[in-house]
Amino acid sequence: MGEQNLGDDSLLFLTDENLRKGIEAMFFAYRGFTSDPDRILQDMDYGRAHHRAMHFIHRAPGTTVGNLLDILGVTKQSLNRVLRSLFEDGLVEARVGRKDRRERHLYLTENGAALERSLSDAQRARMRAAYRAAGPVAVAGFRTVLEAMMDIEQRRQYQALKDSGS
Amino acid sequence: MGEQNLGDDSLLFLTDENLRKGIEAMFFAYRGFTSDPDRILQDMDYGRAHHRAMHFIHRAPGTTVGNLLDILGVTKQSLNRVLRSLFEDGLVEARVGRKDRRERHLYLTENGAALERSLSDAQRARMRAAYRAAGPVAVAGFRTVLEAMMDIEQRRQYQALKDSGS
DNA sequence: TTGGAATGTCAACAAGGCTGACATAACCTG
DNA sequence: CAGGTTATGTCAGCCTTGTTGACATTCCAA
Repeated sequence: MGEQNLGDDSLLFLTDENLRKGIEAMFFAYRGFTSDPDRILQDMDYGRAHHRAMHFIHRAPGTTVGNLLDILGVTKQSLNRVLRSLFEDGLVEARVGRKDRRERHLYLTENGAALERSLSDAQRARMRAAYRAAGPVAVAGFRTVLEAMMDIEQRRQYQALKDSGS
Repeated sequence: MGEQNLGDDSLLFLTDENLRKGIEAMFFAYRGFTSDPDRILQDMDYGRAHHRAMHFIHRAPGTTVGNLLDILGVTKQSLNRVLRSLFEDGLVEARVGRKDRRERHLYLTENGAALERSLSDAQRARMRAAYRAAGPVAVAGFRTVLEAMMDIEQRRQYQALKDSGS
């Protein structure tokens, strides 16, 4: 498995040791990444799944249930449980599609937008601090490696969102 | 770290838009990151929690239960459920501490090491492909940003492991 | 008009978190 | 030595969030 069989050390960054560091960095960093919104949500009746749904509804207002299913990669039963509670609490609303009336287009209500904002503010604050500490070159590398780590399908979803910038 | 707050647009990488891209990249990449081991484990009676335990026991053979609790950040009840099944299936063994006989020192058995290796091979293969595609500069930035994203306590854990390289 | 697509819903289950309470053994300190 | 603390294990119960399978409704499109 050890990848360093060259004359020079140009592939030295591919050692198992370095790969392992990357794996552990992902593990610990993801914990930090989710911890702030988790902390905010733990008192309410919501969890990480609600956060994710609201995030992507915020990102792509009017998205359909099916589209959200693709992005989140869960079953419709799982998503539906989450959406139902968001409907009931008036954080998300569904409008019947005009063109195709089977589709439900999802939007955040004012309250939903407010909660989403508070979660996203917390998450962005951490990300901003990390970016600032690391600098622009590191940030570019960060995103490059993450993109390369995605499955093709996930990368497609990511790119589609990425290029629809606000 | 890279603190460039100059007069011009050197802080353009800190826009909300760029932070959002980083957040979404973390989400999609983490899915990819865990998917290969998850796929291997789904047929067995194990899950991601077993993988994590075996990973860190492999990394630090002889580690104690308490130490593992700190690293994984879960409750002892949760960890114990995982460890019990690993003991029963002969993948992990616990040896009573010589100095302090209350402590249990954890080791992978041969079978445990074999399973850990197959999981870690799969995960490393993805990481290696991503590293290779991104290049050494990007990889350095990747790790820098992830480290900056961790909580202090998590970063401490990470550093301690990092510097005990094989 | 009929098949398939988009959605919702019910029921049951599993993994893996959590809390609280209690037990045991071993260490340590006065 | 007694008593308090530490490290670990365990029982019971709960929650979130994922899963499958089955079935109903509505509606588009050929």
